[in-house]
Amino acid sequence: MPVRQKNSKPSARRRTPEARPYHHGDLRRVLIDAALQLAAEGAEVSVREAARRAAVSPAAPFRHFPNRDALMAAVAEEAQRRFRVEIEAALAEAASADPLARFRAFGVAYVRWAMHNPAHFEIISTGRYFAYDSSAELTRDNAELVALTERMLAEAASQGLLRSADLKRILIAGRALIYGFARMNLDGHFPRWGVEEGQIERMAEEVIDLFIAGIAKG
Amino acid sequence: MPVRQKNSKPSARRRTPEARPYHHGDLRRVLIDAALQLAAEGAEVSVREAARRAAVSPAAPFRHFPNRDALMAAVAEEAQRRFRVEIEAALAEAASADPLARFRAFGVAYVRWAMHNPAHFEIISTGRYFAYDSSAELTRDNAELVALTERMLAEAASQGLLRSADLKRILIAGRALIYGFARMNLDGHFPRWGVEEGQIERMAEEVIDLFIAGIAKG
DNA sequence: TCCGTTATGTAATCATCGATTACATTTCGG
DNA sequence: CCGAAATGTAATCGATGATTACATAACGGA
Repeated sequence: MPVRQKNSKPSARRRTPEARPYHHGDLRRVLIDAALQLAAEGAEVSVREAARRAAVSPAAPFRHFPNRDALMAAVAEEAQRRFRVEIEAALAEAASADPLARFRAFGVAYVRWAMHNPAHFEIISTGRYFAYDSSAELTRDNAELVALTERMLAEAASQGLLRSADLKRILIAGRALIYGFARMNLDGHFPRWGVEEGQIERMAEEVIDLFIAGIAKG
Repeated sequence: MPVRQKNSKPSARRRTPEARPYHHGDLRRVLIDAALQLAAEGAEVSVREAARRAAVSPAAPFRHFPNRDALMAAVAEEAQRRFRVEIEAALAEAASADPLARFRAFGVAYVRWAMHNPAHFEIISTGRYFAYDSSAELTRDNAELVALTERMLAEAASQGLLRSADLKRILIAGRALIYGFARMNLDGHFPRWGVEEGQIERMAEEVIDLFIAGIAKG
């Protein structure tokens, strides 16, 4: 139980560093971070536990989120943002490569992040919190990633690298392959390949290469 | 609230049809069915609601399942059994076709069942209840489906239908593709293609055909 | 047939959780 | 300086998973 500091005057204008003010600095942000951390620890995210970690009453979070789903949507938004940042960083390194090599780099980075942030990836990918605020950054960031792969494949097509011209089908298959590979690993459908040792990433590379070989000309 | 029939003697040896006996016929079975139905209705499965539907006290289920996860594992087992039955029925119809055509039929049946039984597929696929009883029929049925696809691909290879000899990689990619396609649909990552109209199945066929074309020789 | 053991169901109770309501405190703009 | 708005708290509700003590029925041997 947190010790309430009552020794300083409650109405002190300048709060001394050790006195906790009645109002939290940015509770909303702290709650999201706490929830992200909870998920990362493998615990299931409860509003109360997030409040506990923020040293705040169980009802306080509801001043910032109408309900638990709204908090989870905010968590998903932040996770999706981080996901996108990492993917784009990986693609920036491969910026000069040909479109199919970039697609490969995309897929590997995708799987890599998912395996290193399984709970966050789960929150993003189940789509349970997509619906809550359809105009959110969450949707935008996700759409941007999809558009990214779409552009790579379109570029590959325009350079005559692809056998088939049916981009829509190729895009869907590619997304399904990468998504499925990541989720099957997280859902325990594959042997527990080492994450740290990079075995999963190597396997991801091989699978993506197989796919690319299947759609590439020649 | 269910009306307790107290008019018949409590100790009647032959229970009249309208008198409910103290002991349920096969509560375990009824609870599993109730849970399956709850999931199918889109509701979240709670032990209490299952008990309610079985017209039994909230504590009764715990005589048959040590905890909620054990009930869910039993539900998963039944769902997996039904899944396997349907897949094998679909494959029986295509028994005379060549291996790659059978693989295609497998994938389409897979997606079809997943789209028609989204909640049951979710329970099976998340793997949250796989761990509970690792020796269960659940694991066996799932392994059998994997072995099925493995055999089809091996046969295709032995008939010289495949470009690459790396069966392991092809198997993983194929599974990831089909699993990913099904899950992405259920998770809302694709437009809501009509289920009844067969649009998803048609799309599944196209995607699987793309994959087959990628691994097939010539 | 009787009786005791075991299987199965009930009642009562607990802790946890999401959520709401009334109230308290702080902040901030006019 | 003051009142409204923002933000936090206390108390409480209903639902849920789970446990414990107890009640009842089923079953099998003497």
